[in-house]
Amino acid sequence: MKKLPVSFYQRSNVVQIAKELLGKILVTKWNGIETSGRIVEVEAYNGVVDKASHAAGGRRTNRNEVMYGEGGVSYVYLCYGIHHLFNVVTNRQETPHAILVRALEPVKGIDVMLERTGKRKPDHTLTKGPGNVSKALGISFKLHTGISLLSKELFIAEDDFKLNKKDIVATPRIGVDYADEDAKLPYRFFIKGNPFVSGSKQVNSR
DNA sequence: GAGTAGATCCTCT
DNA sequence: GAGGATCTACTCA
Repeated sequence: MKKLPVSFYQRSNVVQIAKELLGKILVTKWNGIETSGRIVEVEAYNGVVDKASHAAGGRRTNRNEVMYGEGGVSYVYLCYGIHHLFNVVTNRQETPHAILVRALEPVKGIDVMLERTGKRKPDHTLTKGPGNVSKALGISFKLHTGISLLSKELFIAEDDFKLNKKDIVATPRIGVDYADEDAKLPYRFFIKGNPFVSGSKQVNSR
C-alpha cells in the first residue's frame, strides 16, 4: 500500500481524478489510532463554473480558501450544523477544484468507528454518506481542514485493488438541487453494487 | 417501503 | 439573520 503522490491531485481534470479515487484507501491516524476505508463513492466539484460548488462564480471566502490552494490537501466543512463533509482539494493554486468523499467501505478500526458513531455493529450505514464518513473517521472541520493528504495522520493510498471500468457508475449529485442545470451533471461516481454506497437503499438483503 | 419535516451551528450578506 | 455539498426519525400507505 503506497500513498498517492501530490501529482495525482494536481491535475486539471477533476472528474478524472474523482473516478480514479474510487477503490483507493482513505486513512486517518489521530493520536496513533488508525481507521481506514476504501473509497466507494465520490462527487466532483468543478471549480468556478460549477454552481453547486462553494467556489461557484469565483466566490472566495475564508471558508473555502483552501480550495484555492494547491491540490492534495483536505477541505472539511460543517453543513447543517451537524455534518462534517470531507473533501479532497485538487488541481493547482487559484483553481478551486474539490472532490467530496461520500462513502467508504470500512477497512481498519471498525470498532473505533462504531464507538465514534455510537453504533452497535457494522452495517452499511456506518460510512454511508459524507456526514457519516467524517464521523466514523473522526474528522472535524476545525482541526482537519487544510492539512496535507500526504501527512502521516491523514492520507490516501492505493493497494492492489483493481477497479473494473464498467463497475464505475456516474449519476447526478445529491443535495444540490439549487444549482439549476449544474445539479444534473453526472459528477457523482460510485462503485456498482457496493452496499456502502449512499442512495442505493438496502442493497444487501441481510 | 416511501415521503416529509426537523435538527443545529457556522459562515456570509 | 438566513441558509446550507445531510441524516434520521416518524408518519402514512
